[in-house]
Amino acid sequence: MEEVSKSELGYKIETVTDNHKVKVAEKIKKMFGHIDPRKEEYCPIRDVMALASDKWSVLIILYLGYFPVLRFNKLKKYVYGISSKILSERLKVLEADGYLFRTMYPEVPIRVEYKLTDFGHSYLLKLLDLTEWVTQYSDIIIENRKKFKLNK
Amino acid sequence: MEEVSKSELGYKIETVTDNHKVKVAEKIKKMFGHIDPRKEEYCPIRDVMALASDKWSVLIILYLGYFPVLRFNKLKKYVYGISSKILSERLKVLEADGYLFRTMYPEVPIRVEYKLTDFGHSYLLKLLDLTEWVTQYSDIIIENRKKFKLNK
DNA sequence: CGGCATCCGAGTAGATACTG
DNA sequence: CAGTATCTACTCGGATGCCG
Repeated sequence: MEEVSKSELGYKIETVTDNHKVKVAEKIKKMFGHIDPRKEEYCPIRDVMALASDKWSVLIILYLGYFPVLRFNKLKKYVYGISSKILSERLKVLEADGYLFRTMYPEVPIRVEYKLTDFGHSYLLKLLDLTEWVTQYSDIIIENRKKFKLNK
Repeated sequence: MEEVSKSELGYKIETVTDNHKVKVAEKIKKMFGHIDPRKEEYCPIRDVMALASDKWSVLIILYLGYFPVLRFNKLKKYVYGISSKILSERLKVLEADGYLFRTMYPEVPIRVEYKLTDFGHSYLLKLLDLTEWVTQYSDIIIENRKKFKLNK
């Protein structure tokens, strides 16, 4: 292992050993090493993950992990910038895939509540690890971008 | 905790306790609880993560975790369906953000190699957890989709 | 070989208006 | 309140061709 990445990018991150890398490669092989690139086979990463890891869906799931229950317009406020159209689209997809519940109360005016399923909570655990990593290192990434631009 | 999700969706997933959920909520609060939805503040999830978690980038990073070094056209073969244009775009962004190295050998014909930085390997660890989860439960998600369609 | 330039079509998303 | 409908703008990505 070429020591820490300090020499590489000017900061210190958690060390990833060669042994780690080998294990990671094995896991990846298990995941889709059997997929033949020449045939267009079914691939969960392409089919399933793209949906639940897009910009809006991530924010929706995170806010539903923050607040146990949210109504449509509350959610729209938190996920600022999203339109009604896109929000309802994403919610429908996330509901279909099993990440969240939609409960409608036929009052006047109507009330609709969204909350994560246990399946959604399970997904959130993994997603959160990733977003925490991203948040933790976002300053570094911004720095990297600047340096890269300068070298161009 | 309302027991397992068996009753909920017809299968068993790892249990997420109420205690878990509270801790998760706290983590999320730390991450972006301070962001005011009314102002359009800087948010790492929107700015940084969207880039590295898009469909193509995920596949690129995974394949570079599988094979320590890959040349442009090899990568293009593995990430089947991607065009040269998109691949070089993504590679440039991922290089700029610090996930990977690009090494050019000015031979004839030219040779260019891509490999993950240690920073990229660190990201891959988290990403892999997520993709493994998705792979593990993709059948369930496909099932959920079918059920959902039938109920419409 | 590893791209970039150009063109172009399709899908996506925003704005706005409207409804049960 | 929680959406849907419609229209438009725009981005994304695919195809092709060219070049160092």
